Amino acid sequence: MPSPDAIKAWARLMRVSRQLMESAEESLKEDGLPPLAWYDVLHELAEAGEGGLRPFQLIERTLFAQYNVSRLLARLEADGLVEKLAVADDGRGQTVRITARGRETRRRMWAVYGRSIADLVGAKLSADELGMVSALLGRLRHPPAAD
Amino acid sequence: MPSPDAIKAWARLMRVSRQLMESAEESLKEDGLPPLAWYDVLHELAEAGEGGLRPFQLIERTLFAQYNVSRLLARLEADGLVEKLAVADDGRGQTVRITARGRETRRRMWAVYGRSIADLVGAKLSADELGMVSALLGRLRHPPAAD
DNA sequence: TCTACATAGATGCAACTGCATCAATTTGTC
DNA sequence: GACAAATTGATGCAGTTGCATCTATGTAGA
Repeated sequence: MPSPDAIKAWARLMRVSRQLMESAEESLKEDGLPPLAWYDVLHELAEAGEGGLRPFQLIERTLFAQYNVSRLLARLEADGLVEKLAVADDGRGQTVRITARGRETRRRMWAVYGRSIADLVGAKLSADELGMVSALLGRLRHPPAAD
Repeated sequence: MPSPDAIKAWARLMRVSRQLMESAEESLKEDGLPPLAWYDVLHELAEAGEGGLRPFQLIERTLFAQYNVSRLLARLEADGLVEKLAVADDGRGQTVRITARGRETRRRMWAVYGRSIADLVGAKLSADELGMVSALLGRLRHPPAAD
């Protein structure tokens, strides 16, 4: 039902993304660093700054499942990488803020993760080709984006 | 350390592939069908024909971890979708062959999975663009391939 | 205000994954 | 042939994920 072209593109997408992700994950593990999911959260929180983020905002940004974020934050808090603050105008919620220790961990993770990205993607394609990949994949998003 | 272009392409690759995979997985679940991993194995076994495949060959083809394949095959066997045969010239090993029931399940999965691929990828990009995606992603593989 | 409903986040339980290791067999070397 | 090393596949255990559900708080309508 899908064209052979579509099947091939799909297969490549699934295989290559899994392979690259596992490779990056492995590099982090070799250096005794936490998994990629932790980086995603620390990254979002670092960008958010002192104001922090509500868990549901993290869910929107990372696309992780709600229960996953809930437990991931519990682990990050247990490791002292983030702190949870009650939020004034909503008794249900909380604000999550990255700690100094969290920023330090993120920095050390980026040293390894960034190198993986550079090696696995940056070194394999030209700037033009990288732009083309971004643009094409952007059109597969939901909702699609062309930038 | 990686260029902004590389970071963006990486981020798109990770997000889009996860999003599409989850979408396809969800469609299967909605129809009461097994997860994608089952399809991958049934697909390889169907292509292999009557001769079947050794588990380690499945590992090479699917890139799943050894323990994962071992347990996945146990579940497939429990469901009667594959059968395990002792192999004559290697007392350690076994040959795994797809059953008629397995072929039927694969067929029903493809009806849903194929539609996902057509909708999520085939309908979003032209044939040329699909070819470009395949070619670019192929260069990210290890080892790289240009086809 | 009282009630129904929506939203934020946590959690018990079952299934699955990753890791390390195991047993069984084969292969290579002397 | 005997023994070390490699290969094939399975499995115990701990950690994680997915699902469903729960509690607590907020919002809207009569």
